[in-house]
Amino acid sequence: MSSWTYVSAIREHVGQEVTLKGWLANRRSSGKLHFLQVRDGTGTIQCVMEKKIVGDEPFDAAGALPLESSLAVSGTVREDPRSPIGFELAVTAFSVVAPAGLDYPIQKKEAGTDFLMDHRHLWLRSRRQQAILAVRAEIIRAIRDHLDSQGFTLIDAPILTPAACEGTSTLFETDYFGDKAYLTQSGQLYMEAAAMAFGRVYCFGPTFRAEKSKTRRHLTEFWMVEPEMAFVDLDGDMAIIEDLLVAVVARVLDRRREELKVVERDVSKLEAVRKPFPRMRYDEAIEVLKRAGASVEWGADFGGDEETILSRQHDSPLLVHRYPADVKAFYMKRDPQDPRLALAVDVLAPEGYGEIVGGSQREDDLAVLEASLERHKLPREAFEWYLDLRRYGTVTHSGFGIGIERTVAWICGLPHIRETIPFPRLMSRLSP
RNA sequence: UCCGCCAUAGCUCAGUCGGUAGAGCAGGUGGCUGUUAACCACCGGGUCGGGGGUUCGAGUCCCUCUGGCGGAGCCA
Repeated sequence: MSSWTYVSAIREHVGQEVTLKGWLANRRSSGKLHFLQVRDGTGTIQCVMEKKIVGDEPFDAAGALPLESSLAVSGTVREDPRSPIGFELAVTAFSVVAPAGLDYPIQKKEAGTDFLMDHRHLWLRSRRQQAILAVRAEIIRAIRDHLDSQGFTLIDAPILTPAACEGTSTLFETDYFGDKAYLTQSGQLYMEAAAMAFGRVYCFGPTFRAEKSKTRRHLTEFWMVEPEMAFVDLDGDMAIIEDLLVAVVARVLDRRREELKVVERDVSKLEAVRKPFPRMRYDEAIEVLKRAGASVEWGADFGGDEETILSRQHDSPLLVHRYPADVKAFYMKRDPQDPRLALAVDVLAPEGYGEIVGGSQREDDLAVLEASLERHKLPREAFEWYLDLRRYGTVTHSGFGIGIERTVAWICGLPHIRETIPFPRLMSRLSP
């Protein structure tokens, strides 16, 4: 058998005899011709099989082979203007690795999302799902490359935690040798400790929320990158967020154009993303919303509708900062200019995608933080280690969390977050 | 937890005024030498989500349960 190659490398083998290994994605037949669409993970190529070349028996076997069977196919690579990828394979021989059953559940015609999600393990084979997950992988790689190049150290945060990090969301509880443990909802507090050791750090891992959210923006298990920087204030935090998002968008545009095309993303919307991002104080955002006719009052957090109104007004992500402290977490530092406000920032992605990043400058004063814990009715004992960070050389510091799935949804232009993760966990879905 | 919508063939759906359960795709058989979700002919395929009610008669109307979807709240 000739040498094994991948569809992605096919252009380097024009005129040569090669072997491809993959799955039968589709077949069209025309009498003594078979058009076999063979998918190998790097692409799909049409393999043209002529009866008079391969012989009756192999030809009939290929004609009867169920879709999604695994196979190896050998032939000569030739250019053909009719091919979507510019090349096809003139088959000389083929062999079945393992035939698929005749009842492959996913059809060529469209199906409902719930049905497809029940067969997520097979749905991943589709071109569109592969494109989305390839963009996801590229986004993650871009985030890590960018942070690594900016002097950040990757520090892994624990997933099992003894208590609520923020004391707000509902947590998944699990038994821990007779004690209660919870699945993490944020690695941030641990990153603050690490920032006092390494200066600039980030964690990347899964996050869990037991909220009974049934919306297009929520998962019960999602992935978050959480950078934390010592000696950085809110303005510095916003500049780092901005640079990160610019780097991510540029990377995807540079390396994943094909995939964006598959998901039919209007890339001009992504090309319009550039520094400086618009910045808006919470106070201004309230005014903008009121002028737009929204019924919001100062002091409330924004809902999905408000985020949509604000984000649609800009081409680049919008940084909304200095929220009322009462709607924000206990660890956020008060604005010295206006103690009603927290030095917090939310980043709203354009086109109505809404919040993809949340960040803040952290409270670095021991006494103020102690009072905040009390006001939020949090158990002080569980936070003693966290208070130590303010006892031993406290410094101005800031950080943020970026939601991977929401970022993927925005960059791919998807209406729902559930296709941005290989195996989504929703309130109503724990399998496959 | 609350509000709204949906549930009919393996899949996507239609089903009028309450009157014998339909189509396309998928599957099977045959045909076709350039197909692009190929096409053509023929064939098999139903607990109309469960339960109850109204009616001579319910896929259709009413009640209820279950499941799903979308949104609110909460958040990335």
